[in-house]
Amino acid sequence: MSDALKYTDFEQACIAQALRRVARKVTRRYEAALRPVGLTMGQFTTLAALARPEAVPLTVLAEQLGMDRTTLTRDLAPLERRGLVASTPSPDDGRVRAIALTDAGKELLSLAVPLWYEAQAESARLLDGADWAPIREQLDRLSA
Amino acid sequence: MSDALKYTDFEQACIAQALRRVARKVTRRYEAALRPVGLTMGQFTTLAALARPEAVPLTVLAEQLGMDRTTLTRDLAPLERRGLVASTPSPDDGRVRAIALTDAGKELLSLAVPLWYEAQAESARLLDGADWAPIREQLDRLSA
DNA sequence: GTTGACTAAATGCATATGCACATATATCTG
DNA sequence: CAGATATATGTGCATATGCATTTAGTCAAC
Repeated sequence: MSDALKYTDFEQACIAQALRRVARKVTRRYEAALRPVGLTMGQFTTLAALARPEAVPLTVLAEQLGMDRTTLTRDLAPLERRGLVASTPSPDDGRVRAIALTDAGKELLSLAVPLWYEAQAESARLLDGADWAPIREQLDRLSA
Repeated sequence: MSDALKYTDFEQACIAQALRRVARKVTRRYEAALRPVGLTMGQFTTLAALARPEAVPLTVLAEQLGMDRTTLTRDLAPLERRGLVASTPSPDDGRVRAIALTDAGKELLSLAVPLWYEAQAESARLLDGADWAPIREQLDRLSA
């Protein structure tokens, strides 16, 4: 195995692996905090993205969340089933499905935000003085 | 919606959302590169982690990959089906399932590494001079 | 040796992820 | 307006993720 990439080298080097790993671990922390409201991190993020006056077309929402359109289609299903979001065809364009929070969705989101904040504060604490903003700026370059 | 967290604020602030988003996007780039060998990023990472002389117990491997034990159990299934990894009960302890690369697995990994490296180099390029090591160090604190 | 605590792994369930493909609506061109 | 083209969404498929629970093997205490 002399010419093979050693795992310790790969593990240290691979940007994707590091990001996936930390994303999994951090997700678990946030979801533990969100447990009382029974929301996954993806669901919470989706509700938060819908906290605006106007309904949002599916494709626009997916783009803003940085996820595949078809993934969002399915992620919305449990939220609709719980009555937290609702979608209506756009009057302008019959193809477009516009998504919005229901009153129950707004209500639950307001309960969820303080729980989210606990996990967020804990994460900031773990950064031990390092500012998140510049780290995030670097990471965002990888999203090109 | 005056007392609600505005999405622009949340989106900028939320560490989990930023990590999940960039992990998704970066994963897509690496998986596009790995397409010729038909490996997902998780599968490639698993093979790379097994590039060592001894077979590795499932729990140890899961710990090193930073994922849930039960997730790894299922992630191994397609790799075993393709004959890239094989598992044998440990002679010392009948409960332990020790995982190792097959010859086909070593072969495919050696084909995959150069493809991985393309995506890795592209990611490094996107960082535009910024060093990955210190960013990674900050991120690793979040994995506590 | 049998019981009981402990540990390794698998399974049931629900959700998440995205590519390839299919469908429906809109728009443009002649 | 008919036909071609483009766009918004949904579906089929395969894989990924982890919690709660179950199953099975180990080991210590007696």
